[in-house]
Amino acid sequence: MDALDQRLAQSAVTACTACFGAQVAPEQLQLQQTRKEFEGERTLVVFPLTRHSKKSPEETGTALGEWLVANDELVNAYQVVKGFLNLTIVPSYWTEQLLQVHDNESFGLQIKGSKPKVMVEYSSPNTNKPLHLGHLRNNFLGYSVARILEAAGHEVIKVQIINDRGIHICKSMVAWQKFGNGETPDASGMKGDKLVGKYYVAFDRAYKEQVAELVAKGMNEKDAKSQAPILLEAQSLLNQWEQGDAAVVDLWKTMNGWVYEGFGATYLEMGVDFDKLYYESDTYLLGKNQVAAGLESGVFFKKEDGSVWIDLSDEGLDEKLLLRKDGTAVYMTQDIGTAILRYSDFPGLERQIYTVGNEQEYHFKVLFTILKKLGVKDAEKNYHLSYGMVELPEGKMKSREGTVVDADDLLEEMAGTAREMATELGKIDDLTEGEKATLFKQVGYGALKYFLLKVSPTKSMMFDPKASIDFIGNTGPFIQFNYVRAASMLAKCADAGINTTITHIDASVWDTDELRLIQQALLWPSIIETAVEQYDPSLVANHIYDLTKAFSRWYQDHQVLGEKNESIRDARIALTHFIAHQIKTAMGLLGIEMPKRM
RNA sequence: GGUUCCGUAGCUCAACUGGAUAGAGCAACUGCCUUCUAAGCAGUAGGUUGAAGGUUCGAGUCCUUCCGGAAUCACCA
Repeated sequence: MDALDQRLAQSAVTACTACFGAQVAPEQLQLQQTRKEFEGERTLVVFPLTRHSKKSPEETGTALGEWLVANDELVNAYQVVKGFLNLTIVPSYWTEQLLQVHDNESFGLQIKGSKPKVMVEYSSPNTNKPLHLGHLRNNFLGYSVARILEAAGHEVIKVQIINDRGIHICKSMVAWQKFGNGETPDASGMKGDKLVGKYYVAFDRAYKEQVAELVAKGMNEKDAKSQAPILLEAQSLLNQWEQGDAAVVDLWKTMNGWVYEGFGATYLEMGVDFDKLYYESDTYLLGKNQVAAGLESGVFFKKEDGSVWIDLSDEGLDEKLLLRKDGTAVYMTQDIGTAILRYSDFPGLERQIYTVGNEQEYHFKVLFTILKKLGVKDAEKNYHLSYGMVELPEGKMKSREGTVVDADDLLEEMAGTAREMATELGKIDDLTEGEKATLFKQVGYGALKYFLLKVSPTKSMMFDPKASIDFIGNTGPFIQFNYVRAASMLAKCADAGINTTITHIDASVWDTDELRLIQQALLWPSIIETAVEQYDPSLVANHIYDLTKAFSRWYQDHQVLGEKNESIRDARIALTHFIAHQIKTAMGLLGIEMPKRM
């Protein structure tokens, strides 16, 4: 609810008292934008008020409308359609609003640090496989939510936890030892994460062969799977790693180093970054103290075999293991420890937001409940930013079936498509190769980011690799294109010697489309507010598309440079400024850059 | 089987959290570049919101029961 709505709600409350002698709380009033097929800008839904007025919806609306026009100078006219009271606001109101904010690039944004410190975790890959399409959705989503929280005034710490430890990385290590012949990223020219991924696949192949062999020799499948020699080797590597065997730790460091270098290159392309990295190898032993403390306070209990559990049946959840009978930690133990560590790493941290796929909803429900039971302050404010899978036409991505969409490949393809498209249109032939390369990435990656972010996070979404991502219609490039047009038009005005700093706007120049466009753009602060509340960048994406679409329509039949009437021209310059700023800001919150030309 | 989520135009997605005649894009068809960038604009066509009940002034949205799909219910991470 913006300032205007609040003002109108107040007036309506007074009107209810004046007309019907009824006390109505402002929250009970429903104000909304008037649908475009009706006259007016704001609509008061009068159905809920009929029990106060004891009159029909039409009579109620008419009475309130009469009163508002007579007593609120912002209300110009009214119209009652069924149970809806449509109010027309005086044009000077919109004009003043526009004049105030049109040149303010941070319109709708709050001062950084005016809201509590929060942490956003995203990405958090395993170090045995390269990043894929699912990671792209995760990273763009997490990064965008972080940007949006920042825009709303929060101090945001972006982190990821890197799963660098465990049997999975040992598998790659074994395979590299056996089949690698000392291959390195430098020597082979292969990206580090790809190289390690290659040996992970090699492991899997060798493992399957061995299992098949054992089965052929008469062993049952279950035993074969647990006794294949190469798996035993990997397990022995894990043991040696845990005991700190120098050679093993060394190899582990080397191979993880390759992966980090590869990931780093991909993050750079993606345009995401992190303020702090957590490594599972540092944190996997954490949490045991918390378990001990919880045992003491009676939050947890110990079974006869020595394993430690928590009973969450009073919360509608099950019993959950926290420590194995041999005293070793599980995933949950580690997450408890890491969560608590982060509170102490960042004093004043209000909450943590975990960008993790929806298959882990149960895990996070349990984690937050445990934190609450352990007495962590504001534990219930933590949030699992859960998102749906990116599905392919043939179903889920499966590395074994080779249907994984590799992040690097997809990014490259997007830039390539942008190149083809731009070359065909031939509008940027005079740019240098370097400028072109930047442009193709801005446009191509913009298309990809917008594609992944315009969908509500909670929903699973479809990606068809054969039908490449669009650059036309409801897409990132469409929005970029309109920004470029607007910016270019403003530049031409300046070149023509027109003063583009607007200090006065005549309220009588607008047509109804323009008034509507101004109102739509003025919604921006409330869009950010809702996007923050719901951790949902798609609201930003959809708003800015709708606004851009409306702008594009307006652009088509409103001249600026050629407009002889200076009052009209200046008003249009201010409007264009306002919308261009907003497009740039909103797209920035999605991690999408604006090109200068396209 | 228990729990959670989902089902909207041929396809991909919206719908201000219960409001008015359910909207965009893609694909198809028609027009519009001598005019600030046509990656654009205007138009045509496309819907029993999975089904059936219920709640109320009013339901894509809420409740119930079905049908169909996904995830989860590990001493994996």
